[in-house]
Amino acid sequence: MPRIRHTTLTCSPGCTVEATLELFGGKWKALILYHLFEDGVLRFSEFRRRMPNVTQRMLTNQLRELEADGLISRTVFPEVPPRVEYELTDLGQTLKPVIHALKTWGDKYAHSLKPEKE
Amino acid sequence: MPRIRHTTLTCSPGCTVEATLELFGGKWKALILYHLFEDGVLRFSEFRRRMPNVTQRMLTNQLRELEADGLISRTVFPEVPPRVEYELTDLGQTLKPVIHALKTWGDKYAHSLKPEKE
DNA sequence: CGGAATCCGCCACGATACTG
DNA sequence: CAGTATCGTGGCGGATTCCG
Repeated sequence: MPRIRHTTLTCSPGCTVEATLELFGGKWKALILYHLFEDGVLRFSEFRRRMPNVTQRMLTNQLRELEADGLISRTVFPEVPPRVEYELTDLGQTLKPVIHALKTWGDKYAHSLKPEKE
Repeated sequence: MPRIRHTTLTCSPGCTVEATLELFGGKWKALILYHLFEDGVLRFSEFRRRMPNVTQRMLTNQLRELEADGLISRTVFPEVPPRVEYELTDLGQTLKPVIHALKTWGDKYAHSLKPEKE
């Protein structure tokens, strides 16, 4: 994946495409959002199980950024052992069509891509 | 933006979201595609005018990757001075709903984002 | 359990030249 | 006009360790 963060507005108005992309420019953000759309509420450990290849550091990072952007909420339950739940905010919910479009396209055309070059 | 390239499949099947994102993981690819949807056919120099902040190097790069992924076509006219035109392939056209979703969301909600932290 | 802190490699991306 | 070629760098992202 490319680095998308901080794209320092590059285009004349009308190119809000970029702005949107910066939101899940994070390497795993789209995936996080996707799982939240699927499951509604997820704990940290549940994310880890669903995305085994992501390190804790990255997962924490991306979750924090999504939170800072107002797309997800983070609720800490003062228990022992601690429990933290993540869910989509109202703003986050509005991204559903976008993520859905990404997934729909992927399901349909992912296989028709040229073979990767590794 | 994040680096999206080569995300080495991270998720159990059903997460084609990622696969799709790798396509415009490139920092400027979404923008390129967007302009192609707007204008149909574009020359190299026209891209440059529409995206002033992108260096030639990056533009060439991203165009080449999009071509390699089969999303756009590149036509060279054997003239002097040289002319090169880019347009969407049939596969590329199928991305329209996706890019459209990105733009639609951006138009609606870009302003409601938390202020950037720089 | 859900992180925070630290160290570091690597390569995506940019700036600047040069070319057919 | 439409690129290549070369070089340098920031910061993304991984691995590991420690903490309440």
